[in-house]
Amino acid sequence: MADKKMIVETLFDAVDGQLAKADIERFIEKPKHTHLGDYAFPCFALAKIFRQSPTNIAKEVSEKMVNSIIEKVEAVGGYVNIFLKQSEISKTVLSNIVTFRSAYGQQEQGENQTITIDFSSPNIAKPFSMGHLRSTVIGNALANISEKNGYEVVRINHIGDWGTQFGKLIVAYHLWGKKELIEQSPVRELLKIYVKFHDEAERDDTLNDQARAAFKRLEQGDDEAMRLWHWFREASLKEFEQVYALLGIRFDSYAGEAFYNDKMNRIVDLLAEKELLEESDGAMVVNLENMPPCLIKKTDGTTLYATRDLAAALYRHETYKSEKSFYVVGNEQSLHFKQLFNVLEKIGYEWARELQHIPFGMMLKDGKKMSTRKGKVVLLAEVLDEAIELAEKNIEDKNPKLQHKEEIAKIVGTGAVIFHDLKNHRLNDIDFSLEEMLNFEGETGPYVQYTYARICSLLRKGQYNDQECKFEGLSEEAWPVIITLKEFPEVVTKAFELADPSQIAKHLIELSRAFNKYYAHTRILEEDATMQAKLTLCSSVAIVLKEGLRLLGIQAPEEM
RNA sequence: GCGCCCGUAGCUCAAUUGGAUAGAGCAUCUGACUACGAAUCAGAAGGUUGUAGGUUCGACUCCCGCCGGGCGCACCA
Repeated sequence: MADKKMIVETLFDAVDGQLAKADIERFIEKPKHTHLGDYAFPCFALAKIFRQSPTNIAKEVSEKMVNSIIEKVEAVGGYVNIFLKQSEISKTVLSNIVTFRSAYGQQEQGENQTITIDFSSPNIAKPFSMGHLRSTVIGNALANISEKNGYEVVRINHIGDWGTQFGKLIVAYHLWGKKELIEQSPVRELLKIYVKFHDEAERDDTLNDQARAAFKRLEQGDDEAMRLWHWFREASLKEFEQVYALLGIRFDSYAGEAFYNDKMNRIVDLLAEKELLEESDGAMVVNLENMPPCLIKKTDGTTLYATRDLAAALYRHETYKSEKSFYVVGNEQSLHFKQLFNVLEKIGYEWARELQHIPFGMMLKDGKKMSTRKGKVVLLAEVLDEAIELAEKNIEDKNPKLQHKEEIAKIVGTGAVIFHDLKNHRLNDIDFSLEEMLNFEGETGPYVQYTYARICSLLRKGQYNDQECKFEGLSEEAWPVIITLKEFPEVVTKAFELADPSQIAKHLIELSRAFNKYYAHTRILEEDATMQAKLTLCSSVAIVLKEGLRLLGIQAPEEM
């Protein structure tokens, strides 16, 4: 990054200050091909100012470019192509990584600021499906990335433990529930009766009325309803915990929807006081401009999702004093969040502008949405099990002498699943394909992990000691690796600004690819003058790969 | 019907936010373990960026019209 600043300065002088430094920085780009240099400056925008052809300008500018970190400058068709002094840059990049280690790329931008991230948020009594995986891993990655950018992060699991669905569940339990079966396998059994409820309700609409009535009893604190609610909740949470443990995810708060049950009156009163609350067909709503009204209370007086989210937003703002809030929730709820934020702004809360919905695409099955109600879901736990099993098989195949096989298989299997979810932009829909998810070759988590493991092996065999790092004498072939290492801090910033973990994932692929290429062409363990420098390079790559994977919520095994 | 999102190689996706010859992986074909881990590397093949126009030095990217797909549109979350 410091080198870019220097380039900006030299360019600024070279164009006689005719262009603001900020603009120069904006124009500078990374050439598409390595033979075109490390930085490029397009001169087209200058053509009007200097009343000359871009080609001429490029030529003149390039002749004036002198800087201690610049090796050479070439003018090619309107571009000023800048080649950095590889030895200088290598030295600064590698020594940076070696001194800061996992803190390499740490940003200060968010210091002394708190950000709450609402993610995962599964529904009680529904299975933890592949759909929930997306919110869980994206949210977790964003939490890590936010911390890397200096923010204090509060991880909130806004459990779906309230609402009419519980009414349905209570009714379904009374009709078909078997205590012993639920105790044995709560989520599966509750799902079964939940699906059955929807089947039956299609024929018999009175079931829905009963469900609403049951939820009303629950909301009023009816003993029996509360007991069932408590039971279902605890049993489900216990199962979810297993998945979180496997994924290595923790939360600071499990305050779900029910938690806000006694905090909603305040917001409803406030809305009434501000005269925002209006009656419509027996329900209470807040009317909004350019979008449908936000429903606050149903005709029977019970609350909705939005009511609880309003209460939650207020509570979080007061409890955590957060500067920003992310809601990692599916694309299909965009309207809900637009309404939510709008209502808060109408109340007059300026902080509502710092609330941000982070939407993501759906997990599809055969091009269609998966539906819990129809029982068409793929269970996350099952997919993870299969991934781990496959990893185990691979280990047995390729590295049978490995110690702690089960442990490593878990790391590799879950790594594959998590990476597969994060490597593409979050807004893309994912058509569920077990085959693709369990692929361990190419642009995958295991590919990155493998690269890491192989480096660890080199460092062991070379008896690398990080007290003796050297930075000189690396060949030209190491350059693409160095450049990629150099970019990591910028990628960390970008990933946060775009709230896009795939930036990290893509960068790790790029780094792995660059290193594997280097590895295939350069003999590293050769007792010569450059071996320590080569091992320092290896170690630096390992540090960045491990840290990058950590940001994504994936572990890096030293052997696999 | 209205609103939001998407359309790039057979498949899954990139493309420095308007820049150079549109790049990767999977699948297919070919080559490389008597060198540090072949979950790897090297190579071949694969494209009128859905389509008609517009904006400008320059468009996969921005604007408009179609075509195709997805999601949402009050008592679910």
